[in-house]
Amino acid sequence: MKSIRVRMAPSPTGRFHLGSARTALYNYLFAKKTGGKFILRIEDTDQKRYVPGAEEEIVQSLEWLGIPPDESPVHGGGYGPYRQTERRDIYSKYSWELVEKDSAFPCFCTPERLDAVRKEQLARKENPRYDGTCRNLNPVEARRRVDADEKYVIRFKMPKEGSTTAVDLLRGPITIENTALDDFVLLKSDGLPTYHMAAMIDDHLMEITHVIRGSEWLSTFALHANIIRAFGWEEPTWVHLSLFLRPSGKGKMSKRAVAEDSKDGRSIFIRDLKELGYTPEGVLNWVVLMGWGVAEDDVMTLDQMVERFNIDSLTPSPAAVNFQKLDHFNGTHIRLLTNEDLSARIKPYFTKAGLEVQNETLLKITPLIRERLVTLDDCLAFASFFFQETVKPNPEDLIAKGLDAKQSAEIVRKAYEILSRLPELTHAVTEPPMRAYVEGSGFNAGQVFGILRVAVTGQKVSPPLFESMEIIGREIVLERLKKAVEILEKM
RNA sequence: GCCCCCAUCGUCUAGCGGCCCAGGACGGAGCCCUCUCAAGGCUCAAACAGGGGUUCGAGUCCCCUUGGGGGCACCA
Repeated sequence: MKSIRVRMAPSPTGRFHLGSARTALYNYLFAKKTGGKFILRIEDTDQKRYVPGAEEEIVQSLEWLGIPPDESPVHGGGYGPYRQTERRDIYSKYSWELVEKDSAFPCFCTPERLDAVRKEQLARKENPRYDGTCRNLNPVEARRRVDADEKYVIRFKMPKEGSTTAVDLLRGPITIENTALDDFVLLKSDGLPTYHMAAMIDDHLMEITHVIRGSEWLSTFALHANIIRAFGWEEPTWVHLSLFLRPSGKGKMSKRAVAEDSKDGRSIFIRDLKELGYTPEGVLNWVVLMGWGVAEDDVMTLDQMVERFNIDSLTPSPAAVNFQKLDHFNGTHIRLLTNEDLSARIKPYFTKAGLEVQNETLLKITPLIRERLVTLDDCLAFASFFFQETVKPNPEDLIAKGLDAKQSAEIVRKAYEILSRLPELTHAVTEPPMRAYVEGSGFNAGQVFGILRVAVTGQKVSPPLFESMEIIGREIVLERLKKAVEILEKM
């Protein structure tokens, strides 16, 4: 049996987004599942739309997600080059081969004329298509004009009759009338191929067995099958993935649509997601389930995905992206990380915020905040106070609900008294006397601990009080309590 | 306009003719736990688009309607 080879073939004309990530993931999963190879090929044949840096973003995103290709422009491989502009001679050769076979023809029509024709057709409410001017040119004459350096493209000679049927793995046979297809351009006047041509040639040369791509290609699918058949090559298995819809479900996902439908902190770009504090595990788990379903146990690691993945159980219907679900998976995977791993991942956020963190302290804090994090950068909101010299509690927050400043001051003073008698403030020694105090004070735990929380951490929401005090240390805790009393006394 | 694809809770989905008065997950509601916020546990509400067939039997097969999406470039 032939070994499986799949590919992801993005063009470096835009950023690497969720759709790209999922296509890459499914390709990756299928390759790993079957012991095949996952190839990354850069389709940079459109020089006008070329975006510098786009290729780096693609490679880095795959790397970050943990689904790197086996072969690519940077990883190498035996089927290179993997950048189409570095393969330009190949395409010209094959295009002319098709001309020889009478399946393609050189066309000398100018873009201006074609444009005019299209407008006329549209005005007459006809379907815009190539009018066939050069289709039946005498081959000898055509060759002469090419040799005379006249500008030309090569077009596919689509059969005028009959229909083309090609099979999509998820949808079954799809038949399109040939009259509905056009004489598509295969080779552009700049000598570079269009996607239609380049992808088919490269897939053949790189021995791609399964083409797993977005369903925006479904409409030109028959053209692609025609090209392959004209060459007499073996067709790959076609798998057209479902499309991603904007969160509202009304229309295709795009940067703008997502911005309109969701709150801030959302992005469809993988690199942004990384910056926003999402984990590769969370993103992968989220993305893998849009277009594929498991009966239960939907929290999965990459290895489990590989194990359970089944290419023909993919869904053909479009899927609206749901960022709340991303948050859920991200939080879930954060909770699955070891303390060491999570510590290492959140450390950069503190550093970036200008806080100096000691690994040892961070390792003690991590278990306190892990189940509170949705994104990694949430660590700042929950744990910055551990690393700050002083905290600045909002005076209002130092007064517990139902109490006044005087009562609150009394509580902090009492706490200071109790805690200052203890040699060290470990959780085990601080909680019992504080609980005892609450018992006899007439105040409730929520009020007392609430005030102390604000006094010690400077914020109303924080990790558990006693554990936090232990990490902050006796000296600073007492100092902060004293400060709180001063604030309350001035109110 | 033409061509193509799709159709189960608000969303992602399980279901491949009887196991389904439809299961899971997110989100929502409620309760429990609780020093805040989370996490966790339990419970609830929530769907087979409509109409025709086929069949002893249809969410599952076929057709139509409707709805949604995509494509119609010397872009991918």
